Amino acid sequence: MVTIYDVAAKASVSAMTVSRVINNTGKISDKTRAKVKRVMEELGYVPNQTARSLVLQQTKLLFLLITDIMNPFYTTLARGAEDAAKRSGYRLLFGNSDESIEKESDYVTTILTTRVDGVLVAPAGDPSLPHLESLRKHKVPFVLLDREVPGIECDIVLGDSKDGARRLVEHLVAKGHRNIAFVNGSPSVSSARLRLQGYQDGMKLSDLAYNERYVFETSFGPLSDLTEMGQWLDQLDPAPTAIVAGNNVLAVEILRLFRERGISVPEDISIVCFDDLGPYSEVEPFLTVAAQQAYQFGYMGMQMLVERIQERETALPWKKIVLPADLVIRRSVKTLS
Amino acid sequence: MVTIYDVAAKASVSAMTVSRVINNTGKISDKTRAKVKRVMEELGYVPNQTARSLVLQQTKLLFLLITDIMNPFYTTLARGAEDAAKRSGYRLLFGNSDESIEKESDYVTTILTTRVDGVLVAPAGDPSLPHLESLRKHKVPFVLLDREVPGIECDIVLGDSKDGARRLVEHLVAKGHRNIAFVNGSPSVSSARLRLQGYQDGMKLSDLAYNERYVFETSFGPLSDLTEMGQWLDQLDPAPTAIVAGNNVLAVEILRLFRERGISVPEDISIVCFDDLGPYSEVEPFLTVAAQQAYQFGYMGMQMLVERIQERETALPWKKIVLPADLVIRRSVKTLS
DNA sequence: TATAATAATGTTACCGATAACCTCAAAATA
DNA sequence: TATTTTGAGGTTATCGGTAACATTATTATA
Repeated sequence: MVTIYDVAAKASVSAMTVSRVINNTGKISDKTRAKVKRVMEELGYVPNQTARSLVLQQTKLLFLLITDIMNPFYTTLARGAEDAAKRSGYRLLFGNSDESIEKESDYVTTILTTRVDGVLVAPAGDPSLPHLESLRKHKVPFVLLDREVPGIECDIVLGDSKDGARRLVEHLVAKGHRNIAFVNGSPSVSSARLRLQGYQDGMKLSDLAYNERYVFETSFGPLSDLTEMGQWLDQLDPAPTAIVAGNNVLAVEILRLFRERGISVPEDISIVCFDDLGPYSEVEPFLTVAAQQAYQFGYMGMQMLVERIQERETALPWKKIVLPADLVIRRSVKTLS
Repeated sequence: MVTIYDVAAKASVSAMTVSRVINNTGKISDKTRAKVKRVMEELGYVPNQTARSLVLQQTKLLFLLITDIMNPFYTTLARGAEDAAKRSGYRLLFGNSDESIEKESDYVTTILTTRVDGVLVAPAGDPSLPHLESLRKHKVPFVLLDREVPGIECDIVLGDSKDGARRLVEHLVAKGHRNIAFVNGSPSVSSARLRLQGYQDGMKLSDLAYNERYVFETSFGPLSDLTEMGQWLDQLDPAPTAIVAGNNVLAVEILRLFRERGISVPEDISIVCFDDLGPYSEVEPFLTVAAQQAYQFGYMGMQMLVERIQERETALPWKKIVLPADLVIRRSVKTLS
C-alpha cells in the first residue's frame, strides 16, 4: 500500500506537507502543491481513512439500522437516508435487524466497535431500550425512526399512526362496514400501540363497539406460519367484512392466507393497511392504504442526525417530527349496501 | 472514550494483557483474566475497531454495491449477501449506484479510502471497467454480480440471461404470439446483451423474423419519462401482441404506460419479464416472469468473496457461477387463438 | 538597518490497538 | 543440584495519518 510517506519521499517533502495538500490546509506554494499532486497521481495514492479516523476521532460513517430490508417502506426510507447522508459528506453503513432484539444487539456491538459518528435506528421494539441506553452511554448520537421507545428521550421521526389508523377505519365505515377486524404488529412496538388506539378511536367515533377478540397481535415482519392467524379468523362470529392490517407486510400475509383459502378480495372481504407496497402498487393499484412518506422518514431523520452530530456541544432540545399518513384509496374495499 | 490503557491501569496490568484477554491469545492466568474482564465490564470498555484495523491491516468490513435499492431483486440479493457475510464474521457496508457510472465512481473512492477487505459489486455496465481496474490495482478482492464487464477477469455470479430470455419468448410463442417486441436495458450492460441474444434465438427457433425495430433499448433503472417509449410503441406496425421486458423495473414502467393509456394487460397486450417483483407478487400473481434466484446471487457471491479474501496467497482460478432463471407462469399473457 | 511579521515547510507526539521480542519466576528435566 | 522449559506477563515499535509546535527564509515595518 502506498502511504503518505511514500509520496513525501518521492516528492522530497515531509509527510505533513503531503497531508496539507490533501486536506487543503495550511500554506503551500503552488510549485510544491503541483509536485505533490503529480506524485500522488503517479503512485496512485489513496488516503487511508482508518488512520485518519483514529487520529481525528471520527469516522465519517453513519449507520442505518432497519427492521426489514425486504419491506419497501424501509428501502424507500433507506434511499432517503442515503441521499441526505451523501449530501452531508457521510458514508452509510447499514444493517437489518429482522424485527429481532437479538440481531439488533449484534448490530449495536458493531456500531460501538466501528465508532460510527451516528446512528439512525428503527428500533425492534420497547425491549430495544438497553441498546439505546448503551448508545447514549457511549455518546453515540442517534435518531429514532418510526417507533418510540419508552424510557429514552431523543430526536425522532414518527408517522401519525393513530390518525392514520383512525382514518382507515372511518373509510371502511363510510363504505358501509361495521364489523372490522384488526391484525396488528407486536404491542411492544409503539407504532402498533398507536395504531390500535387509532382503530379503537375510529370504532368509537363511529359508534361501533370495540371488541378485543377482533384484534390479532403478531409481528410486523413476515410470518413463518399462517395457521394461528387462520384460527383466529375462524373463531370470529360474526365474521368481519373488513380487515385493517397494521402494516403492508401483514396485509400481504393476510392476502396470502385468503388466497390459500380461495377467499376473494374485495368481493368476499375488504382489506386496508398501513404503508404502501412500492412501485408495483402504482401499476396494479389494488390495496387501499394509509401511505407514509417513507423517503421523508429517512431524509429528515438523517438531517436531524447530522445536525445533532455537528452541534454536539450546544444542548439542542430533542426534536420530534410527526409525518402524516395519506389515505390512498384503491380497490381492496367493497362498498356495502 | 475508555481505552485499553484505562482498563490496564485499573486492573494493574499492561495493555498487552488486556489485549490478550480480549482476543483470547497468549497465556493468561484465570485470576488475571477474571480481573480484566470485571474491569472491562465496570468501565464499559468497547474495543476500538479503527485502531485494530490500522495495525491489523484489515477492517473486517465488506462492501456491497448494487444498482437499484428499490428493486426487489437487489434487496433480496442484499439479504443473501448479508446473511453470508455475517456467517463469516464480516460486517457489510453498502451503496447504491442508481445505474450511474458517476455515482459508482464515488463509491469506488469510498471503498478505497475505507480499506474494506472486499467488494461485491453489480457493475453499472461496461464503462465500469476503470473502476474494477482501480480495485484490482489496489488489490481489493472483488466479485461481480449479475453482469460481466469485458476486459476484466474475476469471480462472478451470473444469471442465465440468454436461456431465460429465450424461454420467455418460447412461452409467448406457445401461447400463439408471433409479434413480440422487446424492451431492454442499455446495451452497455452484459445481461442486456445476452437477453437480446436470447430473444433473437427464441424468435429464430420459432421461425419468426427478427426485426430490430421491435427492440427498444433504455436503462434498467426507473424511467423518468415514458414518452420516448410510447413513441417507439406507436410507430410499430403491426403493433405487437406481446412485450418482453428486460427486467422487472421495465415491466412496471411498461405497465405504467399502458395504464396511462387505458390499455389492459393481458386483454389488449401480453407482458413477460426478467426478475420477480418481491413478496407482493405471491399474493397478486400477475406478471409472468423468468425469476432469478436473487438470494442465491448474494449468498453465493459473498461466499466466493470471503473465500477469495482468505486464500489471498494461493492463486485460485477465477470462478464463474451461472444460476438458472425459472419461468413462473401467471396471468399477464393471453392465449391467442 | 534592525526587527517583526509572514509564508512555507519540517519535527515530534499521539490516536488505540497488536506483533514481536523480552523478562522473570516456577516447574520439569537431566 | 544445575539446566532447560514453560507459564505469565511486560516493553517497544508500528500501523498511517494529523495537531501542535518548531524552524527557516523572505518580506514588511519601525
